[in-house]
Amino acid sequence: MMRDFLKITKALSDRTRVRIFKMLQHKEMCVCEVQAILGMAQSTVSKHLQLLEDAGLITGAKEGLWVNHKIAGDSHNIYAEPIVKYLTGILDNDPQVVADREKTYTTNRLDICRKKDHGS
Amino acid sequence: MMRDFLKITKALSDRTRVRIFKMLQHKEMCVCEVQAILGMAQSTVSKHLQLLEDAGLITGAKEGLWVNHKIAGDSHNIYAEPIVKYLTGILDNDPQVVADREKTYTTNRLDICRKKDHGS
DNA sequence: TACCCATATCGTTATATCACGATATAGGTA
DNA sequence: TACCTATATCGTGATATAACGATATGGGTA
Repeated sequence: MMRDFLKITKALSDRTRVRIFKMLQHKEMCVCEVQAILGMAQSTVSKHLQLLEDAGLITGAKEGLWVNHKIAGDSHNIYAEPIVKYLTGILDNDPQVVADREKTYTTNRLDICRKKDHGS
Repeated sequence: MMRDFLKITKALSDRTRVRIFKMLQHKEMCVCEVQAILGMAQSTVSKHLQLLEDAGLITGAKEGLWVNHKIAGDSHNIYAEPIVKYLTGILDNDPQVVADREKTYTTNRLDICRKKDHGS
């Protein structure tokens, strides 16, 4: 009951996770794509994605080595659906969200993940 | 934008504040009434109420020495209304929420606040 | 005026959360 | 088989949050 509801509000009480959610609205993405857009460590991004998934807001599906994350259509959390729907209609003009969205359009996992030298 | 949205999700990401919100759904209450039901320190309750108010989820109106807190009807936060509406229809069967609600019906501020010896 | 009481604020401590690098895992590929 | 790569988990340090008691504020009342 309360526990499930709190999972959702906690998941959405962090700026980074809201950014991720809004990104996934426009495109399914693997961890390394999200990582590239956020500019954060892989472990950080992975953890955020798991938290969102645990809250029932997104789902991850394996595709080879990748895990494609997307907005949950049919959530295990009964409180998720209305909130997901609400979130899908707001924040689209937030500067950060806009900037992230632009990047999702030009980000290709093949250009980002399949390179040996991510850094440097 | 994002800031206002996060204020709401952060406000609702704490169990105690959700309990307070659900209580105020059934009755306007002053700080000491909420305090009596939660069994927490007055400063703690006051802070929670301020956080909820700052997020635009509730409002406080002075009435003599008391401040009556209630669910915000017309919020300064554009993201509040749909969430307030959603919250009004859920969690009514949560054990904790039920227990709190029962107490709100039998709690009278005159019995609680106007006594010199709250404690002991 | 002086006092009282409900509430707000301050300062502190314990706990939770976020970010990182390092390492483990597990599936694809040569 | 051995290796590579995307993701998950672990351990740690820095910051944020929740709770408390003590104190300040400010409106009512005698």
